[in-house]
Amino acid sequence: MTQARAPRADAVRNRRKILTAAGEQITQHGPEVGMDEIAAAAGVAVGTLYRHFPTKTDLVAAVVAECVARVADDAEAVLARVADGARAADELTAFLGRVIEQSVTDRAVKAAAQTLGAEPGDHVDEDRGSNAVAAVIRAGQSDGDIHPDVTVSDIYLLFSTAPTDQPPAARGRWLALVLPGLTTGARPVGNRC
Amino acid sequence: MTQARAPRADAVRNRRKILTAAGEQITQHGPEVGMDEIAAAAGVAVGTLYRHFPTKTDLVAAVVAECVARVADDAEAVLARVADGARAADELTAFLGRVIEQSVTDRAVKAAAQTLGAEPGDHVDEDRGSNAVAAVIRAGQSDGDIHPDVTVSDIYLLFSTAPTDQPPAARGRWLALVLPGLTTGARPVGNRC
Amino acid sequence: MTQARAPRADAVRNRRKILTAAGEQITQHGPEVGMDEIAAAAGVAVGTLYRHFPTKTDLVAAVVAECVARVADDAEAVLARVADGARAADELTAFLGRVIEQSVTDRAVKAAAQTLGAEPGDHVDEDRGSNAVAAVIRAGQSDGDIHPDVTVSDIYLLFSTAPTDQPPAARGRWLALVLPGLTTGARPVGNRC
Amino acid sequence: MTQARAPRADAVRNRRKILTAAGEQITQHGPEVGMDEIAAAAGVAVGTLYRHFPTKTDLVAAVVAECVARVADDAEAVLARVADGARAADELTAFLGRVIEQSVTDRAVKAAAQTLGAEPGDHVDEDRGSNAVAAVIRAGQSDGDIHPDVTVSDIYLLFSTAPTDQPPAARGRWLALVLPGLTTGARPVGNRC
DNA sequence: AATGAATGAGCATTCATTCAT
DNA sequence: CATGAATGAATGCTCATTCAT
Repeated sequence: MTQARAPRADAVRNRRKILTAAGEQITQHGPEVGMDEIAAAAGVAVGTLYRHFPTKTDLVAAVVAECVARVADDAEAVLARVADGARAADELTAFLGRVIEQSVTDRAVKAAAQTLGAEPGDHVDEDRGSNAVAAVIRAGQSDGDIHPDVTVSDIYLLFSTAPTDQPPAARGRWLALVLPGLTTGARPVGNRC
Repeated sequence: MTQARAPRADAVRNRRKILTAAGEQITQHGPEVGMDEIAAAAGVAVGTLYRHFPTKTDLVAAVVAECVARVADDAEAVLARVADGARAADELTAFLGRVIEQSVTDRAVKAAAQTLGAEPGDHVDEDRGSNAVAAVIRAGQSDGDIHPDVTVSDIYLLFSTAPTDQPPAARGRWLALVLPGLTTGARPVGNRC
Repeated sequence: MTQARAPRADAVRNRRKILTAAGEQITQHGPEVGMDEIAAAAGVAVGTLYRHFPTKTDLVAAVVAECVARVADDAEAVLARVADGARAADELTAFLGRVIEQSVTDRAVKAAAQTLGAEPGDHVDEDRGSNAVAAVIRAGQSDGDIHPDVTVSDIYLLFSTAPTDQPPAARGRWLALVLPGLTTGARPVGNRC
Repeated sequence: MTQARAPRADAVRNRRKILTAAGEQITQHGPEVGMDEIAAAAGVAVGTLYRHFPTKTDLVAAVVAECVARVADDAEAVLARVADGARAADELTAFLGRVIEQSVTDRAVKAAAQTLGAEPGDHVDEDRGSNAVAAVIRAGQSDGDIHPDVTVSDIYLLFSTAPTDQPPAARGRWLALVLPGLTTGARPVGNRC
């Protein structure tokens, strides 16, 4: 298990440029941007792009994977704060809100993932996130703030249905509508809209 | 001289075949199905398809309009039952569930509508549905079963975010998670998943 | 050889409407107007149009034939005036100018004829025109005003190359440039442009 | 760092093949030849054709530009000979004849240019030609062989109306008819036809 | 390993023409 | 006879992907 044949310093740099550019392009113009456009935005030729990602689907999957990693980081930070004494239910709520806001930017990415049936390449980051969220949920349930039957799947389910393409007011209202299903706290009153 | 002078019985039949086929094709293969494919599925030539719908966007708009009309019919039926003494909150819940199930079929249609920026031609059916749902909500609020701040927009917001592409179990769970945001009743326990 | 089965009064009317409409449409929008458009302009259905002219080429040919007939009428009027004592060279010059101006309107028609390789159906009118022009030329040659080697073909050749799509100034200048090739008179000086 | 960094020897070759093929196809079948047909004639795929000329209009414009360049070259050669002592009026006449003959090949190209509203990209070649012709005209006028009011526009006007679609005999006759409008020399007698 | 030219199936749309009503 | 719905080949153009340089 030596490393995979190291010194492609520029190849690594290219991969980064491509992923960044792909994220931006897809976010801005939707998943139907051409590969040529992404390549141009990354400052490489299409050929190079295809060397790194043999298929458009693969590229999109990689972009999606990055999202997942970012969310996992957030989830682990949440868990750390909860371990430090923060209230789990509050943190989870805030987390939910944050992820939704992030998805707004990445809406097209989500669409892309669906459209192309992109599968996240490796599940490492997904698992990191899941484990952290699970721990937070357990903490909230111990506090009596989160319904005992709530699971990580529920959180994912809500993520995947967040109204990312709606105006901020609608997103806020949606969170208010959905929260009572998770927490035992008093129902917040009609967040605008 | 009242009729629109139309002995084109077969033209009407074709229009129906096209709308049906378009709904099916879009549902099954997403909004990027070719017009040729839709035409083939409808058993007509492309030209015929274009005679009835001058643009792909128009076709999709028509398909969407049908969905809306169906939902509006359902909403009015609900209202009728409520007027007949049925419990508004229960009816609303069932209605929500039914629409979600229906959307499963029409998920791609919804996507298509968004993708192509299709505008529903006339808003008559949309308004029919809205009015009926509003009346049902008011009834539920009088009963004390529906939260006083719930509006028709909330219902639409939930429709538009329903997990139509998830397995049935997930859809059921989603409904369970979302209901407490609408109704005052006891929270139902974890519908599987 | 009785007549061809007479009483289609409305059929005759339709034929006229179609020819007129076709002329207008082709003139205004060029020869690539659709048959549907022509039919609509004529106030009939395409089917009717096709009953009268089995092919688009045929329609165009008929429109062209009408042009030819108009020119032939003009030529015969010219001949009549010459027989009445008018100066043949002057009349011919004016005739040339008139036909060119007329072609301006019918430019698209000319293009259509070329594009579709339309053949004038019967040559009756063509011959009428030719005979009249020939007689006028002979008269002018007797006067010594028209070069002895000028023929009807020359006139046709010039017709067919008139700059119908140029501004009036250019058309005038063209006539001035071309006239010395026909007449023996003093060369007119640079008609603008 | 002077060159445009271009080792695409084959791309250049393809561009040439495409231009040649396009010229031929348009000449033979008119401007409505399909892009596919042109591509096939050039021995490349449509995509390649579109890489070189993003639009049919662009292709046609390029083909037309080549014509213009060829004529400009001819005009400059004429001017050179005149400067060397050749008789300007004779050279101009011969030039006119040559261009007409060349236009025979490019007749459809001209039509195509009109049809598609193709604009010659840069006017460099057009100006080269104009300047050379203007100088030749001036020389002929000094000799007293060309009418003093003749301008470059006149030459262009005649070019644009040359009977390129007529048989050779007609083209010769046309030249004979038109020449007296330009030159002061004795009128040539009826060149056949 | 990077480049970018080439490929070609695919797409939405048009239109002359046919034929059932 | 007229109508207009149906046909389907054709068109200009796009874009994921391959491959010679």
